[in-house]
Amino acid sequence: MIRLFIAEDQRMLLGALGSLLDLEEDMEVIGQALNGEEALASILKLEPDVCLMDIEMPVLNGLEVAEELARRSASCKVIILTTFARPGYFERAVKIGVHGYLLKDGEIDELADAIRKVMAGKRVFSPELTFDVIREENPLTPKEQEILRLAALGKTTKEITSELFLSSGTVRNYISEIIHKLDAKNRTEAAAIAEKKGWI
Amino acid sequence: MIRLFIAEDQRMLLGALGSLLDLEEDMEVIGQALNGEEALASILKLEPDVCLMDIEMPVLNGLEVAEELARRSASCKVIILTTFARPGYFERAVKIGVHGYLLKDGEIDELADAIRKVMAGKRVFSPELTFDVIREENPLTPKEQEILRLAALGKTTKEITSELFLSSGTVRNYISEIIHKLDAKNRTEAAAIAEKKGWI
DNA sequence: TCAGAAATATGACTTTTGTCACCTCATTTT
DNA sequence: AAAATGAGGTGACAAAAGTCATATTTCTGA
Repeated sequence: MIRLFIAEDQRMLLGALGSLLDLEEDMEVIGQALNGEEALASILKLEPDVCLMDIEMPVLNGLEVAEELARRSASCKVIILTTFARPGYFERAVKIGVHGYLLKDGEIDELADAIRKVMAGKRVFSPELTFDVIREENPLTPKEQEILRLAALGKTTKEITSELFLSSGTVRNYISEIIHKLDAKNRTEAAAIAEKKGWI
Repeated sequence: MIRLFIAEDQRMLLGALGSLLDLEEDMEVIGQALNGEEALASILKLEPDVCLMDIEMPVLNGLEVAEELARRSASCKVIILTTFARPGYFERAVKIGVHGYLLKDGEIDELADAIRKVMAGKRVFSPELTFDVIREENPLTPKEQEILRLAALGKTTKEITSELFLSSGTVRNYISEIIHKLDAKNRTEAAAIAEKKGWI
């Protein structure tokens, strides 16, 4: 019997996946969570065999949970299940060493198979991810990401200045560099590009 | 037997909902679609009793499909099923006269009940929507929305000018007005606000 | 048909952005 | 210890963005 845990913040999908996987002969859903914090706590306590993990969840995101599980060398195998084929996410997931990375755009039938494969020690990745532009690395440094995140919210140079304790010249230099790296025309376009790629 | 149609662009959720609802004694899923165009065509052909409709789908979005069904006075009752509690969406859905508006954040068990209620002639709305800030109207005119959509992509005033055949002064006036209406500091913040509210 | 909205445009002006060359001061590398 | 690296900073300049008062031109309802 494969003991499953599911962490997913969209209640309806969580419920649906739970019910369906529970119908499989060889699987049992032993726990569910709607956010990363709950998920982390429950997984450490319940020690499931496999955990399906969404990325974009409140409090702690799925990658952060996976990271923490790895740090504590938990035995639970993690399969990331997300809507987004964002380069940044996939890159990070691979670095963390997750056992699977599937897109919610895949067939539901493939999910049970993937879980069995992972239990058998294999790793499974959505074919969409294996080749493709998806493997682009995030060209922004952490500082640049932080600045662009603020700029994306419409904060002015001056506001960014006082949040990060930098001079306005420095902030403008950073933004100029970001614009170059992303091949954008201005901070707004840079933000749109980075958001689409999952880089901020 | 309630004959159901489901339109949802996230394949996994589509599959999961389909399987689960098909298990209900009194329901039968007679068709599914991954985008609005397919959905519209199939619904007109199959004439289901109730149709579950996601909003954000490729080609035609769910609200557009619902609008077209209403225009052709199709008998199919529409239940909008979406992630987003965006004021603009809900407002539009009510105007179109849909029979239900549920959030994907609701329990899956409520879904089958909602479908039965709609079949019985009732209308069902997620409780989250009934009160709340959700009812804020979109303060932007269609032209303003169009301009802000372009600005949100990082297009410059000059680029917007040549896409919409307006003078640069006019575009700047529009943006100035948008910034006022949304109580923002600049076009980027205006875009962030409008995106969050579902206004563009 | 006439008054009043909309939609579009101008121009003058201030502020904010973006660019670039160059500077300072620690921390590493070699 | 000298050189390289990297985070942070200056200042000057041009280009873009934002503000506002004031047109002009359609439309449109009474």
